[in-house]
Amino acid sequence: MAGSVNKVILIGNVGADPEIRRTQDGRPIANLRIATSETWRDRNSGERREKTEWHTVVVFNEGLCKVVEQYVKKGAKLYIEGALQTRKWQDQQGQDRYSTEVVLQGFGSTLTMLDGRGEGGGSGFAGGRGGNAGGGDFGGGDDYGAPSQSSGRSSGGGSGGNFSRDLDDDIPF
Amino acid sequence: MAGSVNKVILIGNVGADPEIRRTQDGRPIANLRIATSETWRDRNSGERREKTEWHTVVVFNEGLCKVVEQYVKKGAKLYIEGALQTRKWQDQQGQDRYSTEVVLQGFGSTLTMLDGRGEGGGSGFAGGRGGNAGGGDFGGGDDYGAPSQSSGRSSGGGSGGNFSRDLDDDIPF
Amino acid sequence: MAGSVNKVILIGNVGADPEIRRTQDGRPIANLRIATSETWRDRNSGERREKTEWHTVVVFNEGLCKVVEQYVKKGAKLYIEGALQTRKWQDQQGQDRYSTEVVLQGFGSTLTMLDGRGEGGGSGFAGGRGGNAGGGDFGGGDDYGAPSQSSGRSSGGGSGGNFSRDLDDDIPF
Amino acid sequence: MAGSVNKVILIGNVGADPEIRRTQDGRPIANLRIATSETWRDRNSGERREKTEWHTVVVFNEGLCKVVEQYVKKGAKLYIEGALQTRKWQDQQGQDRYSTEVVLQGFGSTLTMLDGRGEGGGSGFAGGRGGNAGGGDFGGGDDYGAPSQSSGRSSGGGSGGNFSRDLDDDIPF
DNA sequence: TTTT
DNA sequence: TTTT
Repeated sequence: MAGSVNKVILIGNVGADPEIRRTQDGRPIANLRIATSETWRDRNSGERREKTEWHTVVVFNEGLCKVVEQYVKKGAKLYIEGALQTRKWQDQQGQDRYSTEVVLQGFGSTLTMLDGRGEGGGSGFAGGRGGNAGGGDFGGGDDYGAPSQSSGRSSGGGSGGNFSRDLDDDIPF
Repeated sequence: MAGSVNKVILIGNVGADPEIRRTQDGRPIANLRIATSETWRDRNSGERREKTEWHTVVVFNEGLCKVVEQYVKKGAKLYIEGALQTRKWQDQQGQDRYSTEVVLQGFGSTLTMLDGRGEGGGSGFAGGRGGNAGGGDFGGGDDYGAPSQSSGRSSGGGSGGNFSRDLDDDIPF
Repeated sequence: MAGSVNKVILIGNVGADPEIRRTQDGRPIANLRIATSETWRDRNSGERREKTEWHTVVVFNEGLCKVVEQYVKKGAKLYIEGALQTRKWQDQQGQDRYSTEVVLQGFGSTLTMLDGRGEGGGSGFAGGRGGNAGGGDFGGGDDYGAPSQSSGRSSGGGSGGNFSRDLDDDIPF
Repeated sequence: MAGSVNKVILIGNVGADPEIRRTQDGRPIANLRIATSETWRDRNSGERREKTEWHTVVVFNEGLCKVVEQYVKKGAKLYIEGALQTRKWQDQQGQDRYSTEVVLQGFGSTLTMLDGRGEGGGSGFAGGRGGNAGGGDFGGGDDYGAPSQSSGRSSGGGSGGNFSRDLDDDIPF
């Protein structure tokens, strides 16, 4: 379809340390659970109420996965920009099931750390590193030829190569 | 949680005429299916490929539901701004199931029609109405005290009252 | 024009304590300077470089102005959602000048505090208040009939009334 | 600064055929004027009013410039995702002047055509092409080592190379 | 399961 | 200067 946009923007806290899996050919995939919440005042009781929403975020990009693996911990506050994707799978009874996830893969995907706590003890380092994830404005790309799973969400441009290189040679930034 | 953001931005086409249901107390709820798609060139074959993603959009706001009911038809191109929400339900076997939807309810939710073709043959009418939905920058609000279902996604501000009034007295704008 | 969108999303730090002015009829207007920055690696030298961009943010909404006045201090990290607006004015030579600002006024405008450090030394207070600004998902509205200056950026819906009330009676939340 | 975001999202119409300039070393730069507008109902008179905002959009990316040059005409409806940038310059009196523009350059910049009218006669071609600009989710990159002017808004990742290649060999898509 |  |  011409001219479509599929964008999710989240700012929230990571509910648990990320899980990193690997595909058969060795590419990493990171899974995050991120909580957003909103508060409002009940019109009847006048009480303040809160509702938390949990989001599953899947990072297919290799460079970003490294960032997640090394710096994102339970409790971290993140800015996430990705796309909505619904995946179909079969449960044990063979029934179709669907899961909707926020996917960071193609062009325009971003992950930025918003708190400067990091793993190093408030050195400002974690903040600096967030600066790299965000300031580097990382763009995920699919550099492989035969995408599996949801990797169809590719994009013509964007490589992330530089970012990966950065990660290799100058972490921690 | 302090300082969280939960925002979905979609531009896509409506896959079927919207369904409008009503709650027991008479408030309307509109359901839309919106398709976004992306194209890319396969790195191996060099072929252009396309993948379509379908999104379920639920409109809880009364004013916006009227807009949807009257003007949104199959094929319409929409700009949608809402929030991600995952709803839990039980299937016939009593198993927990989850559905993730883009909800237009609280503050910041928007629906704008992007094509001026409408259903009436380029009358400018559909476009004009899009102008109102967009230009009016409609904000959904929950004006009831005992929200049911997912209406917990309320917000302190936003009324939409003006918009509703507009709809009542001067459609088609 | 039908179906237009004018949206600015910023996450950055406040460069100085906000200025609060008042219109002749007493409504507050807050001015903020917000810095965003990005870093990248120079392709030639391999050096890491950084560029900071400064944004002028103008808050016309009364409730949000109170939030700014009371809680936003130099150094605060904010999430801002507003609209671009270019204002024309005359300099001392009578020449036309233009200033482009990020305006928080109408529907969809948001200001959320992203750091929980606040002005009091990790009291959690600033964070809590951010939770209200964000969680309450405040929507600015123009409740006056004869808008001056850039107040043309009104909107049919959105009142902010509740938010103001909240501010009045239960600060600090 | 760590963890900042600078994002502008516009949907509007192009006010005039784009201007394409070239830098000394031959890279193209496209300038667009885009109008957004909003309508609202005056609270006193009850009249419907409209205000149009004009935005200057500067495209530094070579691939996107080609898209603009070939397909974007006066009146086209575009989706734009870029960053705010304020440029300093001297007027004829030597006074400092500032211009704020929406820049499409680095990672995350996008331009998508939202109408299928194009220059080819409503063949669906323009729509198809929008699909490529959008679906290809073009990401601008700075492939040169010594950025001049505002090219400091670079980014580590993103090349746009594929997109350019696509443009070269298979326009009109 | 986060955060405030 | 666009668009409705």
